[in-house]
Amino acid sequence: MFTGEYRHSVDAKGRVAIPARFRLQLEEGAVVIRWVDGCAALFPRLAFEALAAKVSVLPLADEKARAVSRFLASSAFEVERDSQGRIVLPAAIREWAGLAGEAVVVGAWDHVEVWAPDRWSSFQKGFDSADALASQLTGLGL
Amino acid sequence: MFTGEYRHSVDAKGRVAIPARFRLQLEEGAVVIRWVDGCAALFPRLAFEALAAKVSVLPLADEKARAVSRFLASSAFEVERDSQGRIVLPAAIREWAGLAGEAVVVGAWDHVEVWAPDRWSSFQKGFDSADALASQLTGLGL
DNA sequence: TGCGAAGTGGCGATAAGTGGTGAGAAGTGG
DNA sequence: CCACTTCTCACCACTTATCGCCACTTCGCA
Repeated sequence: MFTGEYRHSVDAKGRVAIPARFRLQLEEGAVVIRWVDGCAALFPRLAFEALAAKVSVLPLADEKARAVSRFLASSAFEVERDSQGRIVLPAAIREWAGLAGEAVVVGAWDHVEVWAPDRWSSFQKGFDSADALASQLTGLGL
Repeated sequence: MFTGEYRHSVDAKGRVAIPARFRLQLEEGAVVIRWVDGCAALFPRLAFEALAAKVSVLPLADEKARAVSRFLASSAFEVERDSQGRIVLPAAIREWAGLAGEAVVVGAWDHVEVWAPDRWSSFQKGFDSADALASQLTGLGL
């Protein structure tokens, strides 16, 4: 399970350090993919294959399904860690997520998300007042 | 499984480099074919034969089926890689997909798609707003 | 305050991608 | 049927990007 928030640099080659606490869970291989809300997601191999199994069987004749399937397939890149524990984010992913210079790496239960700092802080603004979290919780069965 | 997005040049002879990550899966031979939404598709031999098996048995009496069957058969060209890992896209395919100068090569799970850059970027426009991807996904039970 | 682990930056080796040229096969016209 | 032309394919050389490694810095902990 991935949790927590870390700030890391993104160098000119698109390399980002994976927090040490996450590495063990990504040992079997990992896949980065363009993800919702303009971030990048990093899935452990098995979790990604489960996602792919669902998406890759969508009917070819359905235009919307075809588009989603194509978008996700084109988004996914298998990545490997170098000896320093970093991965290289492909250019297409960096562009999608607006990543350059710095990145916020956050745990998201079954996967890891990588955010541009400005996008991450604007997401957090929705929770910055004292009672914001409480009001967001309503209606979620918690 | 084919995933990811790569930009490659198309030279005057119609040659396109196949991304190194795709080559192993195309070792048994490959077939290019005119494909949906104005792109070209590259299938590994086995996947193509599975497709051909489905299409070739469509009923001759059904006009629509006959048209699809004829179109696909006339679209398919067996291709081989040169020693640099490139394939030659037949002129008919290049014309269909509007390919010249540059091409975007994308993975699409069981096959590879080759797109003209302008068509590819207009396809991607459907996903560039913050919640576009999320809303597309929800309709698919994800 | 010293040690070790984690993170950052840079460099060199190697693979991937691009463009061009020449030999051979296929097609065309006399 | 032969000669010529054209196109295709295979090979070669060069450039560019990627990957793996090494060294330095910073942070946390004892």
